[in-house]
Amino acid sequence: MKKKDPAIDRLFHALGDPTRRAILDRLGHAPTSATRLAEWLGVTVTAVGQHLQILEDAGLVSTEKLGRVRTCSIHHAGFDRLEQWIRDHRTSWERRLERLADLLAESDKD
Amino acid sequence: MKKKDPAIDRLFHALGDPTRRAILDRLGHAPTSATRLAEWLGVTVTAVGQHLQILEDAGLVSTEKLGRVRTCSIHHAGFDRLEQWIRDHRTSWERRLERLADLLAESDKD
DNA sequence: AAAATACTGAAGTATCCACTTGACAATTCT
DNA sequence: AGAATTGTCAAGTGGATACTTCAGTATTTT
Repeated sequence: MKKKDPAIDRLFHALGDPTRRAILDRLGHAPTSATRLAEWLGVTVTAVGQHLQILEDAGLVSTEKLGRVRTCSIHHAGFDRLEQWIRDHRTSWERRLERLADLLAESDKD
Repeated sequence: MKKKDPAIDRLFHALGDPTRRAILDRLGHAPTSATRLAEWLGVTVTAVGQHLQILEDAGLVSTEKLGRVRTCSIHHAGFDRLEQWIRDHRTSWERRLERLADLLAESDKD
């Protein structure tokens, strides 16, 4: 039953947390450092680091360390994958609705 | 900082679990009863009931009880909201990229 | 009416996960 | 060089959560 897709797992798990979505909101506006994110969110830098790891693994954020400061920005890949997932599932039930419509049309003939 | 949106919270939380996404996969193919889902997933009917509650609250699934059997099917609202969320965030960072491009073009003039 | 089916509700458990603290490493500032 | 800044690592804690079992209700079947 389980066609396990670790990438999708990581993606949805990453998006499942409000704090991480808040980070995405912020980064969508402009790239920032981990410390700034921490101050803004009201949590420790350590916590932010952990979130960033997860977001990066999910392909939603990319980070680069210059000197001692790690700058984070939005990354496309994750959003693309998410959009693809929706498209797949949407077409899935849309096809089902079509079949249903066909069946109804069929039964009208009786 | 927190512009809390409970609907989005519920939505992403619902999608964050692999079992619940498996349920969506299955329902995308065809509507089913709770018991069938439980057999297919290899968990208790109780567990399925709990998942269904969450999926329903998120607007991803709708259920209807006829007699003693509860039939579940995909519901559009959740997917629509999800798609809207992506659109919002995509335009957000796309606008940023435009500004960045403008800045680069600007600095070329120096 | 009795037995089987399909689900619901309460309560417990075990695991996961977001967050912390405290110690450390690396870089920049004075 | 010394102090401040920025981030990383290891380990621990509390609360959420995905399950379970057990007991019960409503519906269908025989």
